[in-house]
Amino acid sequence: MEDNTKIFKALSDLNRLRILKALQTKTLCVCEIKELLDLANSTVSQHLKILKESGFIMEEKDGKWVNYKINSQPKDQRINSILSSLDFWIYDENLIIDDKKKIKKIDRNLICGI
Amino acid sequence: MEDNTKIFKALSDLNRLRILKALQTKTLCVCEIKELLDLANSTVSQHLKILKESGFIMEEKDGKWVNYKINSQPKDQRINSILSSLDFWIYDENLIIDDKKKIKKIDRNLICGI
DNA sequence: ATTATATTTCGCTATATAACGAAATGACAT
DNA sequence: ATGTCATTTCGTTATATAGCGAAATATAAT
Repeated sequence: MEDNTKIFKALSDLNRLRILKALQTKTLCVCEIKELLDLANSTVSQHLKILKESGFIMEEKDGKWVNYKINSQPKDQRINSILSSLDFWIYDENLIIDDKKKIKKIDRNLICGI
Repeated sequence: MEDNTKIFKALSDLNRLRILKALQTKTLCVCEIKELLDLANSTVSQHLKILKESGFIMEEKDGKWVNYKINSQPKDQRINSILSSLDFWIYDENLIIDDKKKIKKIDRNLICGI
């Protein structure tokens, strides 16, 4: 039996909610998310691990990049419910609205590895 | 704007999930819940405060007792969704199944104030 | 092979949370 | 008003979590 609290713990951190909402707009790599949230790479990587292991997101290797995206086939029906109406479960607070604007301007080739 | 993480934080602790599921069966006071979870009164009181302030439960004063019950009119639609299909959102893990058996035997007048 | 870049893992620190017991509060009964 | 019992608040401690930078790993390019 999976830990009953696991999926709620995954959603208990604002930065992870921001990541989920950002991934709703488009697939992102670690350093793009680092840029968006202004956190260390290692911190972003940890958050992504938690979201992945709880079933909210999936990764796709692409050469040296690792692309993260919303999990399209979650096994857990609760996650399916949340992901399919993410705007109901996670409000578009100001920070998240700003993130959406920022995402459009982020170009992986410009910001990563400078 | 309410804190986006608040309702998920409230659900991030197994003892609080046990309380919610127990209240599904019947209204309970602090010392009944204390007996069920085997925690200190003060700890139970803290958990109830968190569940109340996030909107999941409500209290009803009855003399020296304070009865806690599932919130029948939650303002937050997310809470409404969760409460109206609580068995979907919170699995009946062994501990919770045992709790349900225990609840039936708990008599406030026998266990409180000995 | 070596270098460069993206990511992850590791060790550490700071903050948040859960738990307790003791003291304070509220409500009824005497 | 005093005592009793249920509950809450407070102060403290232990554990969990978020954050960082440095080191390790993985892949691509030279």
